[in-house]
Amino acid sequence: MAITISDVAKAAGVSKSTVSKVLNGWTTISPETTARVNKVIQELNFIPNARAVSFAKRASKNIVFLTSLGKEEAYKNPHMFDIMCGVHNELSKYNYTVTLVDTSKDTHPGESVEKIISAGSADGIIVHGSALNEGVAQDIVTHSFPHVVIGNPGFESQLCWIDTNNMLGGQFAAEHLIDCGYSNVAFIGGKKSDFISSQRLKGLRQTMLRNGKKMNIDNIYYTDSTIPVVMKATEELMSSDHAPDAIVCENNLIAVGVSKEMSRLSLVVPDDIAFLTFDRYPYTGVIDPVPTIVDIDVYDMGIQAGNTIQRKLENPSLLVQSYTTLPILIQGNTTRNMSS
Amino acid sequence: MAITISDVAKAAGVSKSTVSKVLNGWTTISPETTARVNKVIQELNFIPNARAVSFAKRASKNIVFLTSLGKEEAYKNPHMFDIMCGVHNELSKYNYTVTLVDTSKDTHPGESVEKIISAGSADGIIVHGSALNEGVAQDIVTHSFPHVVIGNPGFESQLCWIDTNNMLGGQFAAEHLIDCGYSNVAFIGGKKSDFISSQRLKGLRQTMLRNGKKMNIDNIYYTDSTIPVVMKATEELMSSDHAPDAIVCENNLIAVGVSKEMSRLSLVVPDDIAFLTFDRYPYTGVIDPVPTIVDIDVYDMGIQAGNTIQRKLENPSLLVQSYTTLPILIQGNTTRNMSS
DNA sequence: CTGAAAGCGCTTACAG
DNA sequence: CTGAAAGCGCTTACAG
Repeated sequence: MAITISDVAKAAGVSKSTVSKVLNGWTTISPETTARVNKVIQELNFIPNARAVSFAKRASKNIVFLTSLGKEEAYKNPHMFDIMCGVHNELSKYNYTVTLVDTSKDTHPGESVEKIISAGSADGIIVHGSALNEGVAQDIVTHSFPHVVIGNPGFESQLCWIDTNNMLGGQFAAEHLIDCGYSNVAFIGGKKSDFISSQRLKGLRQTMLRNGKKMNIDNIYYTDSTIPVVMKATEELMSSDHAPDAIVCENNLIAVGVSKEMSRLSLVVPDDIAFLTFDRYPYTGVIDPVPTIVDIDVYDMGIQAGNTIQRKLENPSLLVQSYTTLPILIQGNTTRNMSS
Repeated sequence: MAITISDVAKAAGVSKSTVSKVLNGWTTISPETTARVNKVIQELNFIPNARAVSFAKRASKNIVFLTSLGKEEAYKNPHMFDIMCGVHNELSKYNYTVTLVDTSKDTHPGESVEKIISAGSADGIIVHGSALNEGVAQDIVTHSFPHVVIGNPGFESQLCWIDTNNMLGGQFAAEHLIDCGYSNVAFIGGKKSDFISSQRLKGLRQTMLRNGKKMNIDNIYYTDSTIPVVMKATEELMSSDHAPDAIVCENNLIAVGVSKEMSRLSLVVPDDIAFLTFDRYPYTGVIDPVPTIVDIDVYDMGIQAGNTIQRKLENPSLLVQSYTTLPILIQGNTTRNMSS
């Protein structure tokens, strides 16, 4: 029923080999033959059977996006989809297909990866941080399976990974605030033990210090990122004798709390007090005023991951250990706009 | 290098056919042989080559999730990922793999689908509303390709689709408000021409009317769903002589505007005025107070889509034209809580 | 209950 | 520049 390479060969008066070569862009076929075969392909609307091609070429032209997926994933982690979009977009350029694989039901660490590698169902794998553990890392490394991990693994390994530089994010925040003329900057962070939060704070403090605007230790708060707690912290901060002229919020939820407290205190943003936050979320636009953001371009991280794995597949000797993307600043209405 | 069915056959002292039959659960193989073969499979850690299996079985065990994906997709449509998670979760139970395909770069409507069908790269397809057009519908129908569309197609076709009942959503909203004792209900909607918005309004009005609480026509607003416009509408509404005791917001952005205006007017929710909104988004929890919601369980729609296509694949004679999911009410703090 | 053999639809050395 | 043939690793009638 479906038309095959033999049909094309017959219609074009050549062998199957020749059709295959045309299909695969071999340069050893004469222009005339190539044209004739292509014409027949067009006419018959021939599209090679993907399963046969994979089988014969011993390659699937497929990349697995390995992640941990649960019922509430879309609400808990809106960034994941954005990363996926980037990965997909980049890989589709090179005719790779991307398949989602969930590790949350693995009965032992690495189960899914082992299956993928042994079954040969993918040529490479992109591992989202949520799916990474030492079992997975082990499997990937021992099989030298083409991969890219999204997010610093956080343990010793020979994995290839992509991440953003959070300390630099803190630095960007500081530089922007200094450029805008703020000098007494406060920080409201997540838990003190949170790695990303502490990296951001570190970059912020170092940069402020380097610019002669040492942060007051009492202007640094650690919270559980819940709105009431953040509002309380903000109130305390604003009524102290070391009240800041700008607040750096470590995440969007904190920014929501700060924004709320400001309106409760009838403080005008950014005239009375400025703030900025890290990361853009689907709800960032709902915060009032729309905040200035130091963003991680997670879509771009997806693009980079896709691009890296594609290059590795094309050139297996390519050695990339890690790739770090730069944060970007998105000017909002919660800090003075210097360009206007 | 990789171990094959021949290795297993040799090690178990049987033929390849027998190993294959064990692998595929044929009941014609003696328990003893089955056990012996399985033991060898275990020992050798044999996993069949997925590409060879697909090829031989003429089936990919893969379902394509067809959608339109752009750079800002994750921000514009947070629901899409939730649907995908549902689809993936359900299909993985039946050992189907799910592959993302983006139609946004198609040069003519249906290009991607045609490729999928001709190349045989998937056994079936789930079409997200954003990727549906008459070209796609045409291709699917003429090839009788197994499919499920998410969202009512909105045009005549023989497609199989899944959607939610938005009129019923409006009815649920009305019933909840009546149960809570509200009687003068207002509606702030999206554009008058928006199908979903008008369906919700229709269900709301009919139900209010049926309960003897006819809605005042002046309490029905159509907006562009931007916060300032919604705030203005809310102010007008609240200062009129027909001020409502409850407002139904057609979407989350409208709820944000209403919530803001209430706090500006120093009205206490839900004591002075109640409101509720449709749909849960990642940022719903950020609205203050946390709103009561009439939600579409899009994750469940994904599950249903996955389940339906799986059943169709297993039993091609199964005819399902459409499947409608019920909205659910999530009690928040913007309407009186009747259960407490 | 088991196995030999053909076949799935391509690709790719190899020969010419 | 082109083609015949082997092969990719399984599955599945069919015969026994």
